[in-house]
Amino acid sequence: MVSNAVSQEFARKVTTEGVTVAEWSFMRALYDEEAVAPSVLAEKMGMTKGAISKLADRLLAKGLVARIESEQDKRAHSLLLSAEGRAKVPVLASLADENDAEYFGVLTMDEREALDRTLKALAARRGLRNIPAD
Amino acid sequence: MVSNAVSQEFARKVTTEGVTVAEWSFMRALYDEEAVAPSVLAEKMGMTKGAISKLADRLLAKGLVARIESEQDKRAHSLLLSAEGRAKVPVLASLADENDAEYFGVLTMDEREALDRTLKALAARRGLRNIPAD
DNA sequence: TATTGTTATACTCTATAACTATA
DNA sequence: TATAGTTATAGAGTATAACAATA
Repeated sequence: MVSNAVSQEFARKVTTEGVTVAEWSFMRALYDEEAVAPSVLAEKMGMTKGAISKLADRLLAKGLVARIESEQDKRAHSLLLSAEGRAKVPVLASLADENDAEYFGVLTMDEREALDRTLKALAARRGLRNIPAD
Repeated sequence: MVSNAVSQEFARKVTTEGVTVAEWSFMRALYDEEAVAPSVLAEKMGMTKGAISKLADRLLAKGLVARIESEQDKRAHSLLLSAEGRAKVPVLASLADENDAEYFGVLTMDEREALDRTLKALAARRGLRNIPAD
């Protein structure tokens, strides 16, 4: 219930910025790097290359992502954030923070810290690493 | 990440029983009651009546849900679990328990209790009540 | 008119698998 | 052949809005 409520509300918030949650995840994954091959992104996000291809199409159409062709390998290319896309990431990140603050604000500081610690321990012990797309 | 991992794994598990997570939520919502009007179910599950209608169609086709027509109001009907559907709920519930045990089993008893307590407090303070469908 | 449900339409998310171009 | 991506197809999940039947 908690996770659903938090992410539904976040979805509503990012929509006002013209992107979906999956698109945000995609952009966030690109933010850490210069340019990334679709196949690498698929691995990083735990999605198929078909799904990445479709998401990339939409983000290219929105002008938030750009692509550069590989010169060594004519099949390959890399994806990167456009200037506009890169500028948008902190805005979306602050929506995420705001959303978290809003939801978890009803907890005491101790509760928040305990929750944070426990979830991080869980993720570490289970080796979770995929960026959630929804 | 945690929530995504848990629910993706659960989705995989229920699929082996021939239902989707949304269908499971629907069945779970019916389990507490005799027969429920689609409109009431929509309210309870936080979905539109159109979405309920579509889900109900699938569950009727699978024989897990049945409907009874209202005699007072010829527009209305109620939905209820079929015998097969009712028998399936505990099976699916045990998959959910198994899944939770599997995921949260890497936590100590203290960590699990703290997590449980905090999430329940959060849900209570935020007045969350919708059954998550995904 | 108002209400109960259904249906039409649309979009996102995602997978699988077939396909194209290149290596 | 093998690999990088794209595309075709499909189905789930869901919303909005138009609609039919009945109240």
